[in-house]
Amino acid sequence: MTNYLDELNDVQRQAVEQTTGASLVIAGAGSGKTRVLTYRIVHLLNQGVRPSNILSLTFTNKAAREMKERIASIVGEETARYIWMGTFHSIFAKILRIEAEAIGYASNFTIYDADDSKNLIKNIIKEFKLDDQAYKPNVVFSRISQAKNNLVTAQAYAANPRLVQIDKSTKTPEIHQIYKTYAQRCFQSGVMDFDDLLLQTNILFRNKPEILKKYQDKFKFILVDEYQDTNSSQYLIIRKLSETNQNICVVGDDAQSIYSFRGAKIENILNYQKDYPNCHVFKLEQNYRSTQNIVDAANSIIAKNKHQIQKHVFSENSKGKRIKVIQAVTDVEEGYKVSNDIIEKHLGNHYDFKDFVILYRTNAQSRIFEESLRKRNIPYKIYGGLSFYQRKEIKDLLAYFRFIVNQRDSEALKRIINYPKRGIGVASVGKIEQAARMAETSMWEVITNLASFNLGFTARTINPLREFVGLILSLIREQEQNNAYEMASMIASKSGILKGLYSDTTPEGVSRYENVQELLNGIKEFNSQAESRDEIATLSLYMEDVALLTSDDKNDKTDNNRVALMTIHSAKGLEFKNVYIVGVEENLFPSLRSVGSQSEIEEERRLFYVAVTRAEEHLSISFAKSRYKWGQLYDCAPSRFITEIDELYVDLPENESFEEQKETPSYSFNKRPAANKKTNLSSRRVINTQRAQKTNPAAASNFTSDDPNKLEIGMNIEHQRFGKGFVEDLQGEFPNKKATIVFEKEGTKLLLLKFAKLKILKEHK
DNA sequence: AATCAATACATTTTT
DNA sequence: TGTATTGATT
Repeated sequence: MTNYLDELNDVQRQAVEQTTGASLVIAGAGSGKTRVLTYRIVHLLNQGVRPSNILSLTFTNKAAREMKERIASIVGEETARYIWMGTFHSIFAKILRIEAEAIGYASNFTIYDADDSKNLIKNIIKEFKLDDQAYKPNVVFSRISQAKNNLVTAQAYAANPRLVQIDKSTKTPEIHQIYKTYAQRCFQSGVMDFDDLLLQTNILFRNKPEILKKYQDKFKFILVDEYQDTNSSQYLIIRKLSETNQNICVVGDDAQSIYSFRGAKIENILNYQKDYPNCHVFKLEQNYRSTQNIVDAANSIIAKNKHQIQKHVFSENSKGKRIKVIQAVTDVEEGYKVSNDIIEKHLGNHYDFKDFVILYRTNAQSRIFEESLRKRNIPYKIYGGLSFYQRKEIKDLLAYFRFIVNQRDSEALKRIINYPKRGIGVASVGKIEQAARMAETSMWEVITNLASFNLGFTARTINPLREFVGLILSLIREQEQNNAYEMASMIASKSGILKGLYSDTTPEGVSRYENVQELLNGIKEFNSQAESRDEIATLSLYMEDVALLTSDDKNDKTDNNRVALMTIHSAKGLEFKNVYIVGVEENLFPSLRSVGSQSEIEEERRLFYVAVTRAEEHLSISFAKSRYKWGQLYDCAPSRFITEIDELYVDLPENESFEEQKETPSYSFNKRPAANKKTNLSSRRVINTQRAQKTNPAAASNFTSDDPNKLEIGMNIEHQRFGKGFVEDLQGEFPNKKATIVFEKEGTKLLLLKFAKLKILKEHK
């Protein structure tokens, strides 16, 4: 056994050794929090605590997996296996499956992701014939989600005057009805959404004291990571579970609370000492990750926030370089400059590509960096974004899996009933759905008993339906003798999905086919892992986890020496030698939606703090003075956050006046005249000359050559002459193919229109 | 019912 | 920029 206690500083060691009672570990950025958590669990095990009596909750699956691996490397796989370690969602999904009956669910419930939920809500809105201008599925969904996270059920919602009043004032008084119907439908479908996993756990614990007691006794030691980002629902689960033993250790940093949009309550950590008056408090203040300059700069930023637990994070590492601020004229130039800088450091300082990360506020910003990195042949990997499991082809296949596991899952059924195309159109599906609703049964009941429902279908509809039912029934039967992988590949081929994708030879089609193969490979691995433990892994077992996985949970065996691109949110907990925070502009970071409210600005500032503290050695911050977004060019001003850093730690570009912006952040967005769609040309319309000709003859006559490679295009944006563009990269044959078009103004490349569609060339000399 | 083109619409962050 | 939806056509 290693002398792991020697690897800890005084406070860390105290936090590890204080295993009983309530503990609060305030862990500054880079202060070795994961190490403390890991060793604390190891310490518990060394003291003879059984692994199955330890519950350790993390924020992501990845964090759980990594911690488990570290623990396994110290105490051995056999012991580590039995620790209950995972995200709130995955742990309580597991418990809910075990106890499903107690709250009227079947244990094979499937899980709706946000898209499924929104679809269902959209249908309900339509069904109720509500004004879809007032009732946006997104908004309704987030109201319901908020309610659930605050443990407000549909009944409680309708009975709550405050909530009803809010809905009245936003002209959406029927939300409580939608909520009620939504909850009913989910229940009837044998389905839970993300928030249900926590809400239903609370309901379970409230309604079934004997079950609560069972878990209170079981989980003698509870550890919670990232406590500052827990919501009320999670908070109450923890509270209840720890009631008997009171051995609860939470770790977090109020300065890094960045998930309030998801219902996280920073108060949970701020009030911990009130909740557990006898708790021990440990403050980890020494940062081992970053240079002094970076730590000091980060401190000077977070000092601007009012509400926080006092602490002094310091570093004894080398002093380090000052923060570099990179300014660019356009977003494209920003991409150029950042990749140049990466190349320079890679060649000059011999950093590996994996030592770099580009951090942005929104996923939409990734594209431009992707392009500039690709042009320079820099290997990169985008994390997050459109998750693997959110891709259409993956969701389609998973919908089959879900439906095989749970035939009441109506969102899954609707996805697959006519995919691949088998001649069952929306009209028929609508009839089936309505019949199911009238009979208060599932759509599956209806299509398996077509004779008892008079839907007026002709053979043209009945036959494909019969075939579909036959397919599903045979697959359900196959489940008994086949493991997850065998089932999955059987489904992929028997359904015709694989064939359909294989015959699609477009680049997109090829990539879809590959994605499906990758999913199948993942399942194969899932199976062989289970086999190595002498278990048989069924499809339904696989489905228990998959809904809760995100793309970076899927292990990637490709070359990992790549520059990382991700949002700041997903960078939490990570560290890199060289960090680029990009797009640090007013209205982007801090985001436009947050600039009005003090508390939201503070959250953005914490987000900036998180970004800064990812850096070990070099930190660069960049902004562009103009940016192309939503198909339009906007002027941008550098973010207030840049000037908030104490100037001791930053090198500002000389020719930029930051003082001016300090007083009046430029909101040039609104100054521009609203675009008139009839006469002005957005980027896309300019290129479609056929259309341009109709709406704006002047634009069409701007085409000056019939040689596509020398094509010059003039462009107007909002009445302003924007400059000349030329075709840089033409893909496929002309006309009707796609091209990259570059616009220049006074010699600088201003804007790149990728894959614009060139239709009809109207030449004009 | 399927297909295609036009257009409407949305962009904060994620388990 | 890209996806979802609508509408027209076959």
